[in-house]
Amino acid sequence: MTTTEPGDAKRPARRSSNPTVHDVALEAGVSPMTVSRVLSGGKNVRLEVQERVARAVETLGYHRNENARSLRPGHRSGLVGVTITNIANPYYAEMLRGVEEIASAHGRRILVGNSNEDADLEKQLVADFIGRRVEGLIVVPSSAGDAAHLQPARLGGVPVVLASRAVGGVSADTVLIDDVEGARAATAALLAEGHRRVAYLGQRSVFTGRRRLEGFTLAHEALDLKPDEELIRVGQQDVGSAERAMTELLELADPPTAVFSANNRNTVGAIRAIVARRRAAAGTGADGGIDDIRVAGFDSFDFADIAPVRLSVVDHDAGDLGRRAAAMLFDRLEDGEQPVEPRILELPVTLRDLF
Amino acid sequence: MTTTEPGDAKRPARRSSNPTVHDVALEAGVSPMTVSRVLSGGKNVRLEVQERVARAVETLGYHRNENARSLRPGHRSGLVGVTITNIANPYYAEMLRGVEEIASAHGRRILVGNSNEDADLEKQLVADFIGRRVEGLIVVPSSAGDAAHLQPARLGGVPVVLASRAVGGVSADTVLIDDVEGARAATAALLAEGHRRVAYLGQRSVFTGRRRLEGFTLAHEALDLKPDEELIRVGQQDVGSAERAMTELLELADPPTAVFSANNRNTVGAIRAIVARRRAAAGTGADGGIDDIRVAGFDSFDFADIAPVRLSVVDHDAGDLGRRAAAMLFDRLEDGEQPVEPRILELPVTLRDLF
DNA sequence: CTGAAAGCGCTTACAG
DNA sequence: CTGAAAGCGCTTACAG
Repeated sequence: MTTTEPGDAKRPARRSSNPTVHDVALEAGVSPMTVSRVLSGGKNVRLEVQERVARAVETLGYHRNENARSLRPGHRSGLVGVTITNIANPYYAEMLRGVEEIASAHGRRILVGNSNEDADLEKQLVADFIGRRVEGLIVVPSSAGDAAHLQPARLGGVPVVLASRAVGGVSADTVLIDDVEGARAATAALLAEGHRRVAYLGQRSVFTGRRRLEGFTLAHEALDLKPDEELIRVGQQDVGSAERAMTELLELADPPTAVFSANNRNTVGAIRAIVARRRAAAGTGADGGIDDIRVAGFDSFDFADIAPVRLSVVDHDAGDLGRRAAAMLFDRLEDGEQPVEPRILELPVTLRDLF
Repeated sequence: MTTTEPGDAKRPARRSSNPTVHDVALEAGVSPMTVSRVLSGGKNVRLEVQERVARAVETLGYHRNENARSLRPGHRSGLVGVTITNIANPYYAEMLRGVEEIASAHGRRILVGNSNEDADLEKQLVADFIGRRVEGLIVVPSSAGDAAHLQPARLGGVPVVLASRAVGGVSADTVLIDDVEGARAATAALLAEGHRRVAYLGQRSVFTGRRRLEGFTLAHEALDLKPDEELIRVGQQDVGSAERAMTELLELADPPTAVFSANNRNTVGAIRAIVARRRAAAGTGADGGIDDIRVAGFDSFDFADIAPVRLSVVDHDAGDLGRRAAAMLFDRLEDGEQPVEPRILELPVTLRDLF
């Protein structure tokens, strides 16, 4: 008996990298085949041998290499790729959790990429994910730039579900929220209260922005009204620019008496502007009706219910959006023969008065 | 010339699965070796051949299989595993974006798992990630349960960085925020204003909760004061329970005149309770000093600056936490010979008055 | 500049 | 119940 360690005939000293089936086999005194069998449930292996292998796995800290495993024909990667325009957005974070929940329940893991609203980056992420053999993709598509990379034909058979936004020209499974109806209902509520100068704070270039502006317009048209173009402000990306836009509106000769904001950044910005104006007016005695100004906004947020204005929000469930998108994907993955036509799902929204 | 397709001697009709180097080689009329060379930059390949291969890649929609690639010795997976107690928490979402940013910059992708504050689930995620040969792990450790699975020895050489929380008994690289100092400074500010009955809303069982309570206590001790045990409320997990705890405090015979809340859920809950109380008192004329109540809380949130109370927040940069944790990890990955001792980084916090 | 051989870690038939 | 052979898709020496 020498001081050499077991297995050093074939392998150079102690390998610092991960142990393999071969190492486990050596340790347990069986063939790699038997180790593999034990790892896959132990069918047709003597109990005593199973235990020996289990002990070797434990001793060596062995973890089966999933990448090698998924290489074999018939095996899948167990991976789903998720691309989001901004993971830090609390709404998408909630959505991501919904996706993760369903993916986990189906035994899959998620690869996550932040596309930063950049179509080129999104394209790279998708290509990389396909290279890693994801079984499917869930994409919150960037609104800027070309979207040819999302064309099902370019994806080499990997199913994709678009979440939150559709993409012109790309026909793929899509989960949306009912932007048009939410915006319509919120605006209609303001009009029903008698407001006739209702401002719009939001987007026009983004998919959801267009749809929400459409709802805003529809509510007016239903009453044979036409929104004043002067009161429509688009392009605010963050709370700061939304606050400036709202301040400008409040300084108009004929200011709005109510505002519909198309997302929560715009809502928060609008409220900040109103509060600032109110504070400025507090000394002078002239408040110009600022105390009565009415706000309705798409999306909810922390604290919405104690906001210092009369506020309604169009609420919708981001987690549900994620769960539905993931469910749609697994539906495709598990149906052998899939219906060819892409499905579009519109999730309902709720208008809530928070006063 | 028959109607058979190219390559159908070896392969059964048209393979519906992904094309391989072999398929590309066939299409381009070269060997798989040459395809591989072109894919890796084209060194030592005639320009004309490079173009032929590029065209074949395009035609076939070929994506190099990264899983197969990473199998070769010397190759790495390009993957980092990230486990978070709750991905939907906006703070961790921001952190995740920081991690993704740095990982991307280093050419890595992230596998993300939600541990749901469950040590067993966390353990499974970590094991699965190691099976997928992640090069490293970033973990926001669950506070409940056993943490043996995070012990570096059990990780088979995969470096781990703990983020936001340390774990007793686990010595690994860790990035924290300066909880003690943040809580101390916030509490000290309240005491300096003359408040002598300062409540604490937070945790005691969670790592950060313990540290923040410690800061709260230190601030008192610095002035030879002792916090009143009756004013210390722990265990509120969400806004609702925090609101109830604060309501109870306000109903005490000798209520607090100020409150330090150890996280943003508790801060929001406290403010809700104060607003509710104020509304209830509005009719009666007796407000019991509710209008002067002072709040200082750990973490910021949307709208904090227009909250209807005198509020200070202990602000800290979640994105930075993520970036630092990732940077620490890549530091380990790139240093051939690593210092053995784990490093602990405490990120600074800022106390901001929002009134 | 190009290719045939070998092997990364695993598992599916196929033999015993 | 157990194992030797072959191959998943790729790339690193090694030959030409």
